[in-house]
Amino acid sequence: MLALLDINNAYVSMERVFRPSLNGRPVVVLSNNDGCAVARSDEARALGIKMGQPFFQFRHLEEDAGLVALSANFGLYGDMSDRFMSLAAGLGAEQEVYSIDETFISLDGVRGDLVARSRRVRARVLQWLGLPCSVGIGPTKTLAKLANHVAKSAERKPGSYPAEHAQVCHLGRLSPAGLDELLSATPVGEIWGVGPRIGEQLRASGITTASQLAKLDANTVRLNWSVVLERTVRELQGTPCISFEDEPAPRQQIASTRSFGAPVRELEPLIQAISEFATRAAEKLRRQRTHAGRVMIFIRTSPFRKRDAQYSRFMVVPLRRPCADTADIVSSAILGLKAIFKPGFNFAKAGVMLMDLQPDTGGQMELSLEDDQPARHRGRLMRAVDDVNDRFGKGTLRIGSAKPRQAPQGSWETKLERRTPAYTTEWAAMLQVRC
DNA sequence: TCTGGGGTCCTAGGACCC
DNA sequence: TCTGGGGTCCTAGGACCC
Repeated sequence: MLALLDINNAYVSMERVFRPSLNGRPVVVLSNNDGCAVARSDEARALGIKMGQPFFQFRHLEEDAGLVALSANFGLYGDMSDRFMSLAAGLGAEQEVYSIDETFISLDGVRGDLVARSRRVRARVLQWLGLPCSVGIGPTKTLAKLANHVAKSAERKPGSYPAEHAQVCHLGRLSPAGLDELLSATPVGEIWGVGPRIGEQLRASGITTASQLAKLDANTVRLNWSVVLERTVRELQGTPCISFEDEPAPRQQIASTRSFGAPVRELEPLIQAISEFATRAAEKLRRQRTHAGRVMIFIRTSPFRKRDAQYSRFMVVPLRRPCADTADIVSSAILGLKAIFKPGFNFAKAGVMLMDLQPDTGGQMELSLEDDQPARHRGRLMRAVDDVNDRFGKGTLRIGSAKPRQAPQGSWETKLERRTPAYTTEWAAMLQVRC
């Protein structure tokens, strides 16, 4: 058996911990640039705000309905997530951290009443962290996900499922008929792995519920759709096809991309932006002890500005040898940028991706024909830079082509006009309690 | 006026090899 | 005149996830 624990309305709930006055009010958390909704409270959902909806379309609700819209504060969310994960780990022996607000727990070997145990963990998360979460239990990941959906809906949408499943739902202890009853009440689009496209195709074939999908023949599904959907069907039938990952698989690529706060037309600010993105990506690369073989950079205009001339190009630049060196990666990225830049466009977004990742140990030995700084010296330099930046703040030491620290805010930089304080990761932002 | 960021996996088709 | 079969690797595009 597997459990899936998931924080309800994660980002909004995390903000509410530090601002209880937000309880009961419609609240959304916005993506970078205050672009669109990435988390909604139940009250915001009730106002009709959709996941991913652009902010400008519902901005009027601030005035009309008391909506509170906040800029994303990922420093806060990451820290709260760490605390949640360590409490959730108490539910079973093994943990897979699936995303910032979700974790699978293997219940193999756990004795006793799983539902009662889950309720205790849930209560602890609520009392210690102030975060509401839901627990779904099932024999496969897809069924645990579905159970989690049932647990959430039963609590928040009375009538959608029997109330006994609220907060914690254990599919493993239902009779086949009882399980099918829940699957029949679940729209096919709610199933993990069924997105908008496949959902549309399934509905067009008359398959509208999880129960109907689970009753299809898996081999037929592979022929008519794909092996991906076949796995989903088998998982719904109780056969595990998606394995439990005890430790995270090494990343295959690392990206740092941003939409700009305002359109950018010149090369110089693009160089600044790309330098910054490449620096961030190289830092991530070193943190996970890998080297990259190639650097990809892209720039593009906004597809939403229909009247603008459109331009979108990318270029892959091989590194002379795999490395995690900020200077090498930045200069390769700028080389690529200069090759694809064309004046006369309103650029809206750019990014750097690092590819062909490999462990930073056991690299190929190189016969150095030119008098290049040996790689190990560059490695020590990068460690020193990381140490300084960890201790004195991000960007204390930076590459020359990036924006000087004291320079005025560049137009390309992200807009975060509604950012909340970093309550748990900055001394100055810590809340004070008067007794 | 204003529309996020960071990932994964699968498939089809082409180039190339013996 | 008649020109195979089996395999790998790479890339682009599509679908999905949170």
